[in-house]
Amino acid sequence: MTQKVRNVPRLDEDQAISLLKSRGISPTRQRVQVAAVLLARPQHLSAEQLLRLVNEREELVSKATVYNTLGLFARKGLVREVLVDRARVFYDSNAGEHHHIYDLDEGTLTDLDCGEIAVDGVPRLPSGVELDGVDIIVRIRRKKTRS
Amino acid sequence: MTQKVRNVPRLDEDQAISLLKSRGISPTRQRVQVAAVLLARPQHLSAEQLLRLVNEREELVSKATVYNTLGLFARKGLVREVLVDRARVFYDSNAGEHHHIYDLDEGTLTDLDCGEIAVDGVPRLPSGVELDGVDIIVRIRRKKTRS
DNA sequence: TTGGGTGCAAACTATTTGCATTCGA
DNA sequence: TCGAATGCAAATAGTTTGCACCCAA
Repeated sequence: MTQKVRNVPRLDEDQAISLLKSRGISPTRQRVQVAAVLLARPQHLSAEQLLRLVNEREELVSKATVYNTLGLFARKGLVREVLVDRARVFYDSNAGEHHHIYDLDEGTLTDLDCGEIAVDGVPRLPSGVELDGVDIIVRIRRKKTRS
Repeated sequence: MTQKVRNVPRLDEDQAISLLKSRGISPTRQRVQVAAVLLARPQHLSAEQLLRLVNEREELVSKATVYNTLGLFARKGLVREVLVDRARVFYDSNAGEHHHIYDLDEGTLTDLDCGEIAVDGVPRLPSGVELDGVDIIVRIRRKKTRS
């Protein structure tokens, strides 16, 4: 048995395809590849990380297509964009209601499920406007002896 | 009386200088200009907007210095960075505890004071780590008849 | 005087776009 | 078949950096 390089977990194609269809996204080859990696488990990936993972073994999807595809997925509600760092957008494979802890030193995101945190009073909105969503970001950093 | 072009409100220099000093920031000419505009009232400005406002009448501060200065102000806790839009960082002249409403269509930020919204349970943090802050962003958009 | 601060322009980098080609239905 | 999707490379734009000059203490 040859030494195995551990691969990224991927959904099998059929699962990925049905997830795409469930959101009305036509399942092209590249979209299926992107979805198979990103949606394989709850995770937060930047476009670039995802690009690398998808193309780990062979060049399957181009950079531009990864960006375009992620934008599409987010618009369709399949994934969620998380803006925590000016340097890059994270794509969260969990599009459901939940919030985040962002580790400033590590640059990593962790989920915070709704049981752990809750918003108290969502304000009355101006008319003609509707709620798109509420994001809560808890920022943490390494303890410092002295600031 | 000549037709007046309305100017941006600015703090007078002495006020700006003492605000800078209160945070241990040495009040150089450019920093005073930037502070005088940004801190004149509660507001949310991007670096570019601020650059334009500061240099409205005459070229007082360069672009690079505006960016560097805003970064410094944020590190010193004089202003707050607000990440809501991948396109740009907003600088909030109110560094105190409060949250935001972001209008996706307009691209505008509105304050939400702590009375109007509250976080319920801030989670226990891993040891060796401390809270940097909690951001809540309420995203709103124009009501659509059909998505 | 002298080290921090500044200005400028060039560098960087994530993301977007235009367009010819290819693909899926 | 034929419009939609893709790839590529070039364009964009916000932000950062390197470095020589300047100024306040």
